[in-house]
Amino acid sequence: MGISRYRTYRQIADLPQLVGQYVQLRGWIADRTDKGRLQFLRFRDGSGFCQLVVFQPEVPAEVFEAARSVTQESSVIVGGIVRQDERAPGGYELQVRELQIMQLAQGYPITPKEHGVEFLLEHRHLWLRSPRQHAIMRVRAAVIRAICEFLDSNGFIRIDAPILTAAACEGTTTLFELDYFDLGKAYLSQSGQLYAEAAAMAHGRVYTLGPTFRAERSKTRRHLTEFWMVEPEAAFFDLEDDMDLAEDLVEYIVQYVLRHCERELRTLGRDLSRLERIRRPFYRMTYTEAVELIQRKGVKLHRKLPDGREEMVDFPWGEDFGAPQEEAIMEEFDKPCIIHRYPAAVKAFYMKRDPDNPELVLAMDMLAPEGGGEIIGGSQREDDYEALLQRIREHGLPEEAFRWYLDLRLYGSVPHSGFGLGIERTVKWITGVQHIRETIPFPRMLYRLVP
RNA sequence: UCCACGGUAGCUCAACGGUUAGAGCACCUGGCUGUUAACCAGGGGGCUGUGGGUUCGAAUCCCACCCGUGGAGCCA
Repeated sequence: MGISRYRTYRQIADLPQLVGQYVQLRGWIADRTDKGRLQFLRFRDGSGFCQLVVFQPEVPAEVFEAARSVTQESSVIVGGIVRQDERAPGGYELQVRELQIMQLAQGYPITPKEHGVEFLLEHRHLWLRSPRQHAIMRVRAAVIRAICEFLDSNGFIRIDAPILTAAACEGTTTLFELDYFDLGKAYLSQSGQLYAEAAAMAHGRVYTLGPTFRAERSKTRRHLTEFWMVEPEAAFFDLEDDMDLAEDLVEYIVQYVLRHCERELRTLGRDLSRLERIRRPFYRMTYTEAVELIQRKGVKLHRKLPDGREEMVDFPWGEDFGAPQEEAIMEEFDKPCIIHRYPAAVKAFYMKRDPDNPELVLAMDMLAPEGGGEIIGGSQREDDYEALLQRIREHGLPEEAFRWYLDLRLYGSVPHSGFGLGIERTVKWITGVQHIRETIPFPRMLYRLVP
């Protein structure tokens, strides 16, 4: 693809093909430094970053003066000759001949120096312009593109689930509540899965992609109150198929990002060899095997006693894994690991029991290496009407709200499976950033709703 | 929600209960033909989060509140 027919202008991304030519660019001054008669302006136009060089004898006095007076983040129209030069960051620079200031910015708060987290989050609307944030958002876009490309080309139909819902998908987690006209309370969706299951009975293979909400008062570098999830759901898939699909999808995402975002990953200082290694097959183990591994490694469980004191105990079979256990498991692996067949007691009501052991459900989680944590949670779904009804009652869920969901087991019920992949956690793992708040344009967290 | 830590210049941080609360960066002025977080010289910049208390004297000690950070639990 070349330059489009739109009345857009040449972009920094096009510079390698325009060496020696006169071009006009529109964008912003990211930073500047001057050496008397020679000035260097770091310039960005959205497509990337490049250096502008303004040398006094080569430009009219008013152009040199404009370059001298331009401030950080002022918007400009600039024209000049494209040059390839090893000394230029990125390899290309513009030898400026004309410079016109569109708007002179005053007192831009974010400098190229160090800033604290709080300050940067207060200025998220401006922070997005910084090279690192720019790179992360491009990787995020590539991750979503890879997901859609992979699923669309493998027979999955995108079906969008509602965001306003009448009841919980999983009774355990907290929901954001709001008033819905005369119908009482509505809730922001915490998962599109139940709707994906209905759609899978219509289309066979489907996926939902969109924001989900959890009103958990969790405060860690892995949590947002609003995050995006892709949830594939496929009729006739059993747990094995589900795990295969999860592996294929994650391999595709990582290799796609490597192919399309190498520059961004380098900007982020990511070790590319660690990502190149992400090829099938990944690792798999049962929950029971994982518990044995944890016990062998001597990782204890931090437990709170009724009187408020805390104690450290050997990890017992039947407990769900916390962050310390997941980290201990993933110390052993350089590729993602799927853990499957969890105790039914710690998992959601809709998961199918393991026919070989009724204490277990056919669930699976995928953990990413290098501190990536849990990026996928999925299962084969309960497809028997009576069994599902019993689970709903055991969990104390409002039966009426799940009427339509139970219907799916009355009219041509089939085995089916699916999973949810957290977009932000995946971006966090692939980019190697330390905190999930940098993987979404405007993070929503326990103590952050603005900007 | 629980545990720990923090709030001082626009930003990042110093300052034993004791002169007029300092430094680097940013900003402004001047100098420099290759800067990569340039460098050199000069300049302006403060209700020490809020309220109360202890004291001859509080940024510093005590109490409450507000705001934030890291982690736990829960989860993707």
